[in-house]
This record gives sequence, C-alpha cells and structure tokens, in this order.
Amino acid sequence: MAISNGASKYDPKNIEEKWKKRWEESGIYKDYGREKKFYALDMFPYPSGEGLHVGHPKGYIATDVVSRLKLLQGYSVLHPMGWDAFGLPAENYALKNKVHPRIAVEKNIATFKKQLKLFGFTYDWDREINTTDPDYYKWTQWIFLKMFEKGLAYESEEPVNWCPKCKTVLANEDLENGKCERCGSEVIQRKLRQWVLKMTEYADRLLYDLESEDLDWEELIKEQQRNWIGRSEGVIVKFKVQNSKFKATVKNSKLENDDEYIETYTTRLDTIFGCTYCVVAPEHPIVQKLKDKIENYSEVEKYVIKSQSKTELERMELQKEKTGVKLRGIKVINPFNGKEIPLFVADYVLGFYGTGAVMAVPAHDERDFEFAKKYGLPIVQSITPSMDDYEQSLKVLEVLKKIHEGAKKRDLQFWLSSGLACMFYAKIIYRKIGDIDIVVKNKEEQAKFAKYLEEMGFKKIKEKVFSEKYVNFIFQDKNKIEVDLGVYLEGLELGERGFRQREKELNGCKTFVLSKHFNEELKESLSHDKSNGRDKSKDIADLKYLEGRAYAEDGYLVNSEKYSGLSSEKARKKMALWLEKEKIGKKKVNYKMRDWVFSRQRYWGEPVPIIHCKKCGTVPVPEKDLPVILPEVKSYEPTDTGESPLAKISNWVNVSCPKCSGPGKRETNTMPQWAGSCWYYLRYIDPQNDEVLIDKQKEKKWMPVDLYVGGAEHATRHLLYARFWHKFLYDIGAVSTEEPFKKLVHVGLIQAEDGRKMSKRWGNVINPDDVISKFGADAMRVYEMFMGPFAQNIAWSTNGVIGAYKFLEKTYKLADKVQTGSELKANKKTEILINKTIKKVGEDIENFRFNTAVSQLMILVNELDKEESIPIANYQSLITLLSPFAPFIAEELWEKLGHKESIFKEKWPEYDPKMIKDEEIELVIQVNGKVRDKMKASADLSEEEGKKLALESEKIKNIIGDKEIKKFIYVEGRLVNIVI
RNA sequence: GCCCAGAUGGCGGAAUUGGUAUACGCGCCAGUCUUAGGAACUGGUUCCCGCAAGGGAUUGGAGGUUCGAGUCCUCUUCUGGGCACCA
Repeated sequence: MAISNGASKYDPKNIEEKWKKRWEESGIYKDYGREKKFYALDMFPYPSGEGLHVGHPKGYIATDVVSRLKLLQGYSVLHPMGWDAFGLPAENYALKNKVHPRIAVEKNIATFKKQLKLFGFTYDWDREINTTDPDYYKWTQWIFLKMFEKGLAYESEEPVNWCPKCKTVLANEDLENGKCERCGSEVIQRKLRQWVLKMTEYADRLLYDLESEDLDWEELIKEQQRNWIGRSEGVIVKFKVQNSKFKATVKNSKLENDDEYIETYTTRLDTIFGCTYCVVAPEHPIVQKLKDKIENYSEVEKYVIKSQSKTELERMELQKEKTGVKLRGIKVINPFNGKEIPLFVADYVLGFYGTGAVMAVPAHDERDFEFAKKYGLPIVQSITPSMDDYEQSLKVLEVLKKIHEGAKKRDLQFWLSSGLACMFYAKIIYRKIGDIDIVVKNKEEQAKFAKYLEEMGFKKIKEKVFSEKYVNFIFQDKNKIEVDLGVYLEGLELGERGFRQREKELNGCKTFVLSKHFNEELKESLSHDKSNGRDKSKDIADLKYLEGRAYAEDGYLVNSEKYSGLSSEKARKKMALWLEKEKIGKKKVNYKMRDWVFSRQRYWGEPVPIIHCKKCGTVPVPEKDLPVILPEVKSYEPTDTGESPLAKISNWVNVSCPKCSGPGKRETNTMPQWAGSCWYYLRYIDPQNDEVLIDKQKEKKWMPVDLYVGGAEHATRHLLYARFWHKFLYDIGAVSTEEPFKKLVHVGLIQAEDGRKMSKRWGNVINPDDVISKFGADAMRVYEMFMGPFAQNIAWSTNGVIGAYKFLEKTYKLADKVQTGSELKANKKTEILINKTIKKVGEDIENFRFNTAVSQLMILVNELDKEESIPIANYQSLITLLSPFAPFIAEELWEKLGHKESIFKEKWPEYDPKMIKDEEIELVIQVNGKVRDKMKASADLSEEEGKKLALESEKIKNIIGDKEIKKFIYVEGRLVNIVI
C-alpha cells in the first residue's frame, strides 16, 4: 500500500512554519537529562544593523547538524545562542542613526533572532544571553574584580595605541599593520592611564596547553596563537659603559659597583664574539643618563625626538632604511673578549621589547648586517655552519670507512669532491677523528690521496693550514650515496677546480639526517655540479655572509676563544652559565604578546568597577554593589581628551568611597568589546543564577565545550582572551577544566557570487530571508553544507541552492513509492547502499565532511528513485539520515509515515558491517599499469580466478599477443595488472 | 622576508593502505512535452584525433621511486591566509 496517493507537492513554506511552531511548543530542544552530554557552541554574533547575510549561518548550520546527530545518538545536547552587543560598532551605529545604543541593540537583536529562527536551529532560547544585560555584565565585572584582587588587573601609564578617529585606546590585538582594525586610521602612541590585564603571566600556560592531547584544535589556529605569544628564550647581558674619563683597560670587563652598564637582550649569546657594536632604542634611559658624556648630544637628541614623533606605522614603513646615531665619547665593553665597541641609538631597536638594547652582531643578524654595512662597521664572523661535534664526526667516519673499504675491495676510484679529499688528507695528518683511528694507514694510500688533491687543483697543501672545522654534506637515496665534504680552511689557496670525478655507487650506507641548512647547501652544491658551472662561493659556506647576507642560523663557533668549536646550542648554555657565575647576565624569557590594554574611552561598554579615592587610592567596588550599571545618558559622543564620556556625568561619577566613605570618583573607562565574550559559554550553562557566576554542579556537567565553531579571524583575540580568562577562573576555582574548548573548527567564508567579499559596498549581499522564502530553510541548510569543504572560502551560487531544493523535492516525492504492510524487501544492492550511507553520513558529520555526507545522500536518493517501490524501513533510514541537514522536511515525512513522535526522539540508525561490502565488483584489468578492460566479477574472487578471467579477455589477448608475461599483480576486489 | 594551507573538467568539488581520476551538484548540449519562453522529465557531457569502432593525453610545472602515483620523494611556479625591525 502506498503511503500517499501522489498529488502532494513539496511545499517548504508551510512545512517549515508548521514545524517551527510545534518544536517551540513541545520544547524538544531542552536538556533531556541523559547520561551522555554534548555541548555545541557557536561564536555568538555581534548584532549589527545590517542583519545576517547568507555567510553568517554556515557555522550555525554545522553545529546544528552535529547537535541533531548527537541528539539522535542519545546525548543531552546543549546548543545555545546569545548576543555580543557591547563595543564600538554598536555605538558607532547608534551615533550615526541617532538612537541610543541600547535601543539600537534591542532592535538589531530582534532582527537577528527573527532571521535565525527561520533556520529551525536546536537553540534553547531560554538560555539566551546578552552581554549588555546588567545581570550578565555583573559577572564580567565580578571577574575583573577578582583579577584586581589577584594583582592581574593593574593601572599603567605606559604609552598606548590611540585611534584618533574612534577616540579610544586599543590593544595590540586590535591593530592591523599599525592601523585601527575598525576604521583603518593610523594609530598614534599616547601616554594615558589605562587598565591592563596581566596576560603575560599566563603566556607559558597559554602556549604549552596548546600541545595538550585533549585539545582537538586545527593546527592553523594553534600556530597563529603560538606566533602571537611569540615566546623567546634568551639572556640579558650587561655591557659595561666606558667613557673617555677612564682609560679603557682591555680585559677588564668586570663590573664594579659604581660602573655604568647597559643591559642587552639576546637569544644568540653564541654569536657574542661577533658583536661589533651595541644599540639602544631612542627611548632608552641611558641616553639621558649619559647626556653629559655624549660628545654629540645635540645630534643624538635630534634623532631621538625625530624618531619619537614617528608613528608606529612610519617606523615600520621605513624599515628598509635603517638609521641611527653613534654616541660619541661612549664605548661599551664586550664582557666575553673585553673589546671596546661603539654604542649607537637607532630606532630599529624597539623600546618596549626585551631591555630596549641589543648587542649587534652583523655577521649573524640581518638587521645588524644592514646597519653595519650602511655605517661601515666591522663585520666579524663567529659562527660557521660546519659540523664538527663529536657524534657527527663519528657518523661521517662511518661513511668514510665504507668508502675506503669499498675502494680496497673493489678497487674503486672514489668520487670525491675537494672537501672530502681535504678532509682525508687532514685526517691522515691528524690520524684521528674524535677518538677513532682513521682507516687510512699506509704511506701508499697517503700518497694516493695527496695525488688526488693535486689532481683536483689544490696548488699548495701545507700541513698546518687545516683547521679542525669542516663542513660536510651528505646526500642519500636508496641506492646511492654521495658524500661531499668541505673543509673550513684558513689561508689555503684554491686552484682551478673544474674537476669532476667518477661517480660510483656505494650500497648499504646509513642514512644521516642532517640539519635543514646542510641539506639546502647540499642541493645547491649538487645543482652546481650538474651544470658544471660551479659557484666557488658556495663551497665554503662560511663566506655566505659576504654575499650580502648574514648567516643567522645555528652552527659552530669560530673566532670565539675557548668557546670555538662548540655547537651554537652548547655554546649558549655554557656561555650563559659563565655570565651567571660572573653576575653579568642572566637567563630571560620574552614574549611578543603584551599585557592586554583593557580600558576604552567610550560609552558603550561594561563600566570598570573601581572607585578612586584621594585617601584610599584605587578601591574596588564591593561585590554586593555589583553590577555597576552603565548610566542612561543623552549624549555619549567620544572625546579627544582621553577620557570616557562617562566622566561628564557627575551624579554617576561622584560616589562615596566604599572604604572610608569620603568623596570618591568612579572609574569612567569602560571595558573593551572582547570582555563579555571571554566567558559567555559558561553563562549559557546557568544563565539565571544571581548568586554565582555558574553553579559548580552544572559547570561540571557541561564543561568543557565539546565543539566550538567560528571564524578563523578570532584566533588571536577572542580565542586567546577566552583561554586566558578561563585559566584564571580555573585558578580561583570557579571552573573545573583548564581549557574551555575541546574541539575547535573554523568555518570558511561565503563570498558573493562574483567572488568578492559580501558587502553593502559592492551591492552583492544575499539575504537569507529571501533565499528561505524562495527555496526554504532546508534547501539553504543542505546547500551550505554541500557547497564545499567546510573550512574553505567558497562563493555563493544561487543555482546551487536550486540543486539542493531539487534534491529535497525528489526525496519528498519518493514518499509516493513507499510500500508498507508487505514483506517487501529492497534488493541486496540497495540494502548495501543504505548500510554504506549510514556509515558514511555518520562518520562524515563527525569529521566535518558535510559535503560528502550530502553527496552520499544524493546518491542514495537517486538510486531509490530508480526503484518501483521502496520498503518503508529503507525510506525511514533515509529520512533519519537526512534529518540533521533538513530537519523540517524530515519531520514532515516522518509524520506522513504515520509517526506521532518527533523524528528527533528516534535513534540514529546503525549499519551492519557485513552489509557494506559489495557482492559484485568491476574487475579492472591493466596491462603495464594501463586500464585495458573491465569485467564483472564476484568480490571474493581468488587470484587464480582473476588471472584466468583476465587472460580470457579478447581485448587483453590482443594486446598481449605472444609477448611474455613478466609479472602478474592481483589486488583483491579491485584489479589485475599484467606486466609484459 | 618568515610560518601555515592549497593548486584536480566550463564552475564548486569527490577519490580508504599508492590500485578504475573526474563521484555528487551546477552549467552546457540533445530529446520529450509546450503556441512560444520557462519549468519538468529522459539521455549525454575531462580534453584532443576519428563518421565510427577505437586511440592518445590529463590532477599547476620539471624530475624520481614503483608493476602501478592526484596520493610518496626532490626541485619549481602560482594562489590564499597569518606574522612582520620581537634581537
């Protein structure tokens, strides 16, 4: 019996209206109190005046698909939504449209909510939150107070980024290439009293916890956070300042009590013997301190003033051309070699990073190199890329042994490059590498090597010119080893070197994995070899910096007195120990990330809950007085004074001090836009609680967030800030997990049909309301999931939505073919396809491969469409699999099949592992790897049968002819390959 | 400059361990229906040669490993994203 009598037409509008209402009435998306929980979170939107465009819901659809799958799999699902409504855009919108921000926000939220509801998301709207609601921001303020209590929120007078157009300070995270991220204005540095959060105190934890195995985040986002945190391990080195009053006593670099010194920060202590001058930033206090001793102070002062007037942007734009001024009459002393070197002031050194002073090593730092070249300063090499540590030598020796043995046994002529020969020669003389005797023993062989060297064009070979340092390069592939060793030579004259020895294969040599640098050098030397036009300068990598570049990588020390010969890494350790022992330096970790400038001079934000009292100083508002409510005002235009517009509201500002009851003034700065979003995911769990931020039991039940979906643009701001706050809340015992978001997935943008960004400016915005009224929310949901890989940016295509619509229509029409009541079973092939689809759709949803899940559903529908009739069980499976993507149509069809309960109270179907293997396959027959014939065969065909089948084929017979079959390859269930 | 990701038909994109490249959708072409257009339905559609049977080429480019490479290795070009004087 057919379920319906045809005639019915897919009408998304009515279906969606109907189910939206029913779902709301039945409260189907509440917590079911099941044992297993799943918390799916969307990055809540900023309710702008423009409303949603089709790009916004993509992430929400994805979390909804996953939520519905989890619901069907028997989880209690929390999938909430709310509004991030404080901040500049809302305020600017309100100013422009001359409405109060509160009113504007209310209106915008209403619009957003109406739009979102069209999609039929599983949101539990009773948990809706709004960051501008006093009941919410009470707790934002509470967290701030806790931070204040722990010394993590502090006032600072340091220069900060000021946007002249937005009339507020900005955090570093709010800048884009030195410009305000909102309005694009150039940011200037201004000294203003600010509230700052000590995020750097959490830097290490923010960095290391990224590596946790529980954290299932995309590498892309993790990498961005690592870069942003920018941890570097280095040392502070004190350079004694010597002025012309004392005669510089070389070798006396020890610091006496009253000695003047500058502290430099470096991560490359190993290069210090190459330090030929020091540089301080223009704002460095030493410049003032040594005022009287600097002979050219007026010139210096001029430079300092000039560079301080530069904006951050100018300073960066001018980065190609480095400038600076030498402090005449001042010398500093390198504590390692006691050498007197000049001191410069230059703005390529940043005042705010490290110590604001650096030791300059032009040979091994590109910036110093550039500066030194411009001002004619000496460039002294102290690092060579040579490989000369003991373990490495042993490995090399092994190769040499093999080469040598090979020579003996097979009388091979070596393929040798200059370096290898030199090294052999050197070691013949020295007899040892490390502790191992070399294999060359007799005079005959020595003579042989000497001859080689001569043949290779070395004119003079003196015993003593060989240094112990040598460079070597090893290249290995499966059957061949090529060894190319170069020697660090001092004073050796090289002759004409157009040699090329015979290349011999040597089997069974070990693989050596050398540093990246060596491999690069090797490639370079090999490619030169091939073209025969050998570039001499590449042979000895030590000369690299003379080619116009500093050698800034690790290597081995030269020209470094007793440290010579050590690897960079070992040298750094050893040298740091010495520094600490001598008390002229210590280890120091630095971060690129700064503390978070947390106050804004704008109206529309959470008031900072602090009262300033002349007597008691900075006093926190007592917890019982929270929230500090943002006062209603008529005028809230920002000012240029660096003060918030709140400062003008005297009856709000003037309060009595909570401590002494004397006169006090409220803090008038507000919090930045990102404050409210730092913890909102917690409040959804317990949105009404006015006793605590979140109930502990409830927190334990739902945290952490199992799935968090949002734009990658939040990688370094919201996601870093939220992790910081969460860790703080963990420390004070408010939450039980160290990380808030277990799995993080980023959603790709939807571009306009013309490939540009969807924007009012281009007039290419597509409104979801229009799409839904034409094709229905289901079609739009299916399309957005189908359009391509989830994380990728893809252009919108209206025709694509039509395709999704047609697919749903086809599915709907299939209902006419459904048969009940009989023992009718689908044929085996269909049955297998259904089982495969169950497997694939479930797995694909879990792995965010929505596009292929939808594709698989389409394949199934196309297949079912070919059938005369469809057994009801099969159709029910199809609808259930479709339901996460297209909930409305699924619910409607479910009801049509006679069910009284919602489809979302059903169980996700399970597949039968025995039923996902095809019985019959298409056996591909290849000859020499090329497909020549295909034939039907049973899936468990044996190799013998396969061979027989293949050779019986006429086509194959023709191709093979009377040629001999050399090899026969059989891949079970797939193909046969005949090699002739 | 450094780091990360990517490049497959006309387009968006599929492709388990290396095993039939181009699934699915769009577009296009032909047919049916229609006064016409559209819609719907059916069939075709990687490119080149050929009336056809058939043959050849093909996953940005060049080399390599392999019976067999979109997938692995080496180099290279281009595109997108992040960071950018952080010593």
